[in-house]
Amino acid sequence: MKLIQTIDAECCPQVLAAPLDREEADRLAGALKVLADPARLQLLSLIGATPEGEACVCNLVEPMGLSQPTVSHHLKVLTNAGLLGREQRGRWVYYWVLPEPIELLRGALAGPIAEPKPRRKAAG
Amino acid sequence: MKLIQTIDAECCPQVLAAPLDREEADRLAGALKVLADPARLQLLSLIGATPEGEACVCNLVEPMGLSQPTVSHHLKVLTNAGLLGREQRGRWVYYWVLPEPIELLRGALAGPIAEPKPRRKAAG
DNA sequence: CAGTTACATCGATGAACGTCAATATCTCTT
DNA sequence: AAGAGATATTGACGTTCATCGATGTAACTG
Repeated sequence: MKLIQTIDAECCPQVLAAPLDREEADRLAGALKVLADPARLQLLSLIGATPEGEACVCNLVEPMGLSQPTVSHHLKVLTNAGLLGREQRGRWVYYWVLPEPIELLRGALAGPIAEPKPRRKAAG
Repeated sequence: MKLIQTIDAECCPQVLAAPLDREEADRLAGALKVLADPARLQLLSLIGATPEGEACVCNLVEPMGLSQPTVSHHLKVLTNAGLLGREQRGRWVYYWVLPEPIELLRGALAGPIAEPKPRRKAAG
């Protein structure tokens, strides 16, 4: 299965609200796969933690401990998914975190209402 | 990287709150990988959407359109991660959704406070 | 106890993907 | 225009993993 191109409302129905068909499940899984990689999570956290809210590739390669092409690859995946903004300034390229798609994914994991259904072995 | 065994508080620091080190990123990515699969998402939604809040394997194989061993494999991954409860009753094995670990993952994707940092090219 | 049903495990296979070295592209400098 | 620096792309390689058929295991039935 290929990584999804863009994380938008289309790919983020609530998992526990109603049965997903195979196509919906494919889209949501693709969106989650973008996040389900340690290098990409670390990139998001590094960029999000900068005082300026952005970082250029040259500031990311060393703390990541990965080769420059690999960092570039992950930045592209995150950007294609809509998780990062990108702007070239002179020789440098800056990336920053776009919070909206992450919020959409959070919404997909939200519980339906509360706990309307009986549940066995629920702790407590 | 291997699939994580249990989704607990240990593996779910907020991504955008502070820079993750490689170990934290590995754990969180492992937890997200459990969800980042269409078959597992569909299983969660199917089980969660039953009136009883639970389902036996025999009621899942056909709607999933996958072989029984494959369904069994995914149920094991979800159960090991703590996302499903499991109980054998006679010849049948029932599974139900445990909401807590999903909430932990949602928390990891939550924004730090709101938008304290300057952000370029923010739509609007 | 032999047969049947429900589920789990094993072993094999193919596809997806994370990684790197080499190279290309683009920008600024001199 | 030639060189240097920053980033992107390409191609190759190894690992992970989703999937299946075959088989194992456990519970009920006759």
